[in-house]
Amino acid sequence: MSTISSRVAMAVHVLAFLARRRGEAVTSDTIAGSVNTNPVVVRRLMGSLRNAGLVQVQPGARGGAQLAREPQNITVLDVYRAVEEKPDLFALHAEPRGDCDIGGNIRGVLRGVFSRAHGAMQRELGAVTIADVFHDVTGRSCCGPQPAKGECRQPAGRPHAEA
Amino acid sequence: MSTISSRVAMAVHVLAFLARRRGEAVTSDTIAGSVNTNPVVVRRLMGSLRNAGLVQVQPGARGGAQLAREPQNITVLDVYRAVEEKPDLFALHAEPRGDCDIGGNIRGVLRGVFSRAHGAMQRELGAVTIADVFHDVTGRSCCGPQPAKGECRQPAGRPHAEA
DNA sequence: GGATTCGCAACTAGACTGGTTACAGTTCAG
DNA sequence: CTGAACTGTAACCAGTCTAGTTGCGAATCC
Repeated sequence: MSTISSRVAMAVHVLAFLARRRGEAVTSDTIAGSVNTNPVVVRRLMGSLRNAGLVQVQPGARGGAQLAREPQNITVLDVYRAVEEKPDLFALHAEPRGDCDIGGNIRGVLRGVFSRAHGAMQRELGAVTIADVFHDVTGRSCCGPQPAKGECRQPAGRPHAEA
Repeated sequence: MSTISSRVAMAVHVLAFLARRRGEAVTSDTIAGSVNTNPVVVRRLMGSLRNAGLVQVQPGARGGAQLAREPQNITVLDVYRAVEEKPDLFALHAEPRGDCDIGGNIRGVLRGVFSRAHGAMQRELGAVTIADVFHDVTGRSCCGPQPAKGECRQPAGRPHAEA
């Protein structure tokens, strides 16, 4: 049942959005509009991304956030680590009781198995960059022509392709 | 923060314990004693493992659970799928708003990325069997000499090696 | 028939998530 | 220098998940 929180998905969305508005300072209000959430939620995310060195944020009037690195130098693994900072993916159960030889070292063994699984997952996330995501989403290269400032809406008529 | 629940860890412990008591029907009370939890928690787990065809459970007096397959034919992936039946590891955020081209297909793209990561993790879990775990925990082969019935406590004096 | 055991429903406390309001601090424009 | 536009953060909330616990009916064996 338990899933990894949607913070990772939201954060990737945020960074892809910032990649699209390269060079501008984008407000949490604007971003929240695209991600369809509350500006405070975006600012909370932005705090984690800032701590991880993925974005720069400027407070005050005309402030906002922008990418701190090239989109091709930010992987989804970076994002995962920035916003989901737990060291272990799998929880272990309580310390086994008694002197049974199963309980004696089961947690050590499981730690190894789970760590390898977590590592394999992270390796896959590390192979995808924000530039990749941007390209797959828009069909455009990440460094292509910038849209006119503020222009985000499509010419209308193109229905969204949803998987 | 969110982790995969300790059900997977507990279930692997349970199956390793059953591997040790091959051929016997072990009660939820006995298992709970080793795993250090409540018998009802064990029975809940056992329900999932039974549905997945990993154990056989007999109700009534002198009942209990035993493995339904050879330990080398049960992988940790089987256990994961049995007790943690969510289809997706990563949660997606709410449907993006507006006609922004980022929001248009971000969820489809993320679904692909996350699905590959989840697949890599499962591949790793599928490479480890209960027999492997049993061997790594006890230092003995899974089909080695059975301990005397009920004997689980060590001669005492051997401190637990804890990773 | 009585003892043993599972299956399951119901309830609990604790944690986490995402949303919301509120407010202090920072920055810029005029 | 004042006001508007921002961020940062604390506080609170409802919803969900987790693991534990109690209680009881049903199955099974002696």
